[in-house]
Amino acid sequence: MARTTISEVAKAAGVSVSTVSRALRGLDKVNPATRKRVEDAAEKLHFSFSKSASSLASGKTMRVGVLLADRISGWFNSHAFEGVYEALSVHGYDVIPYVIWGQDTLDNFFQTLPGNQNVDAVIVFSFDLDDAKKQVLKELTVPVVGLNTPSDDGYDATARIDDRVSMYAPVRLLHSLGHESLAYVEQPETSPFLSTSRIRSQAFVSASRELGYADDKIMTIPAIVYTGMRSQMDVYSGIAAQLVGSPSRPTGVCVENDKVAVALVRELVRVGVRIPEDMSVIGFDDDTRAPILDMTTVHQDPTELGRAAGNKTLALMRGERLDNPYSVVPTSLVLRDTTGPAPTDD
Amino acid sequence: MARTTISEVAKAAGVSVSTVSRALRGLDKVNPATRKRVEDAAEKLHFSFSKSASSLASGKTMRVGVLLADRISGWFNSHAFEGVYEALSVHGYDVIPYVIWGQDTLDNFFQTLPGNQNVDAVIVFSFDLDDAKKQVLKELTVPVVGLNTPSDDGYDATARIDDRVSMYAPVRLLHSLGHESLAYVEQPETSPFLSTSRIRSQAFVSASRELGYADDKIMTIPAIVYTGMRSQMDVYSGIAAQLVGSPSRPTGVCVENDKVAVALVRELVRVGVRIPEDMSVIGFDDDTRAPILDMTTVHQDPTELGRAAGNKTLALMRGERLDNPYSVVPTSLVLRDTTGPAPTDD
DNA sequence: ATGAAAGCGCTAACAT
DNA sequence: ATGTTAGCGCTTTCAT
Repeated sequence: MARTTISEVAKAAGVSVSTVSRALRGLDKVNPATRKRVEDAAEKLHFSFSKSASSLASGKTMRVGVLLADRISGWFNSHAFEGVYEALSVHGYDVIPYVIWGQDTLDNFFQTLPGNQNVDAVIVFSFDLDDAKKQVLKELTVPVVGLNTPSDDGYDATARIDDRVSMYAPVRLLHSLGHESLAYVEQPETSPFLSTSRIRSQAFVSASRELGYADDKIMTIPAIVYTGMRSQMDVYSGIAAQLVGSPSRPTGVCVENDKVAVALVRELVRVGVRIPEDMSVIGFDDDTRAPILDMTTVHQDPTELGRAAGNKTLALMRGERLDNPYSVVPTSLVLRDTTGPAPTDD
Repeated sequence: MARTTISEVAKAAGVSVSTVSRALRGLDKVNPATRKRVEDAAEKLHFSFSKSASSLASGKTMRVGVLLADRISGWFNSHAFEGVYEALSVHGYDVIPYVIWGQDTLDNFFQTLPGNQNVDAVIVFSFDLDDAKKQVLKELTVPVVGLNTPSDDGYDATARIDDRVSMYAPVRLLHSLGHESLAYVEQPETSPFLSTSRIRSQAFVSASRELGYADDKIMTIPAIVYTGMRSQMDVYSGIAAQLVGSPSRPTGVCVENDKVAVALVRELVRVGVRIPEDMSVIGFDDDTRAPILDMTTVHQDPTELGRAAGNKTLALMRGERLDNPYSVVPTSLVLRDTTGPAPTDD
């Protein structure tokens, strides 16, 4: 199918190129008969618009970029991306992922995308951006919307869950179940740009304090970067060891996300810890893994978040003013079988 | 950051636009001193190329489209997409997903993408395309590569697993474990374009026959489209009922993929079937769910498949001739805890 | 090594 | 309702 241009269609239909343009884009002020002739000619010649040419001439690219702080195959990202796609693709937009692996890809992104209308908008997923980058985003002439960004600052709109509030529910549950010593486990290896890690662990600590836990009853296992040396399993057995061996003997554990929680529960069970009799574990996400282990977790819906972000983006690209640009999607605690009353001392 | 154009940079650097173009693209025949001046000017003005303008002038879009028969959030698709992205993004290509939901999106895709160089290549995931569509693909002037397509026909290159061969391993295992009656479960609700469903179930049947099973010892539970009325759980309890209630009393079950296998195992356990004492179950994929249930399954690596497809695409776009355009990535049977010897009759 | 000029295939006034 | 015209911001011969 050799590239057919609009002028060939015009010739075939016996009209001018502008008429072809109008007819094919469904604009008004085109005689129905003419339109029909044009459409037939286009069909016969297998014509389709060159997006580049349209973009160049119109100034709209019909593309939106999605900035990811982490792999697109992860549960959250793939679903959120899908939500964005659902909202935008039906309106003819291409949705292009840009995965940021490290400082170089970040710099590269900020260098090549911004200036010249290369996208009509950018959506930023769960990013922890420093002020310099935020400044760059602010200076972009296209809408910038955030999805689960740590704050609304610097974004024309955001859709997010409240990580802080969301972490209170599981801590409150553990407290009401009588657990006297708590622990929080961060995802072992994580992207430097991911914002959730930091926020959730901070929220865990403040929630615990507010509920009256002394600092020596609040343990945190941070996201040490295990430098590839150790296998996945070693990582989790290390965490399990810290949990079991800690002088504070935590019996209630919150985990940054279900992926890590599931691996941890399996490891704990392997070394003889009974869940929930000896230890209660609560995840975060309610991803596909959580129900398999009947794990208590905090439910969130990334697809919905993606749709929300996509729709806001759409409105912004149309020049509309949003009456509620910064929206928060609620999460909910899902009670399942990895939580129970604190073990009684013998 | 207002759009800066190449001519503004030219002016600022005191050179012509063509020199700017050469300098910034790292072409040869540019005086180092001149290049430096141009780069400085570009930097100061926050210049970046307009992709649309570059595309239009050069004829290369630096974009490749990925055709998906199903949601991008699924385990296979998200990982395969990631593999493609890894291979192509480092070379400056944008990777754009196109999800095909139904006949209309399919038609729309084939209508808007093809003709005018809107992408430099297209990669097709697990698609069952009719001859007409294949013909359209063939007529595309850009490379078309398949990833887990049912055949190599119509593609300039493909990377895939051999679904047929892959299905033989689990059937052989069940046979060697003494199971005398087998069953195969297709994914309940599936896309009409997904090719794997059909192929795997056919392979299951022929593998079983070759191993000597009579047709009344080979049961297949097809992908009936449960029309939204029933809940997910009802679907699986229906399947479990068919399995348990069948006159052929199958004790060895192969399932189209782990997602379905996991749900099925849980349902079977719920109704009192012991796995693997009463029934052996084998999945397909070895996705994130399989290890959680210690499920025996057929392992495949979609990310690797994606990388392979991406690299072939890259070579093709460069005009290179592949010496091995159609490659098959092996799968492997992973033995875990959902399989065991056939139950002895009492 | 650098510049001039001719498009790439469209859209968007502006005419008519 | 339709045609004319002037770009959009680049790349690419072709000169020099």
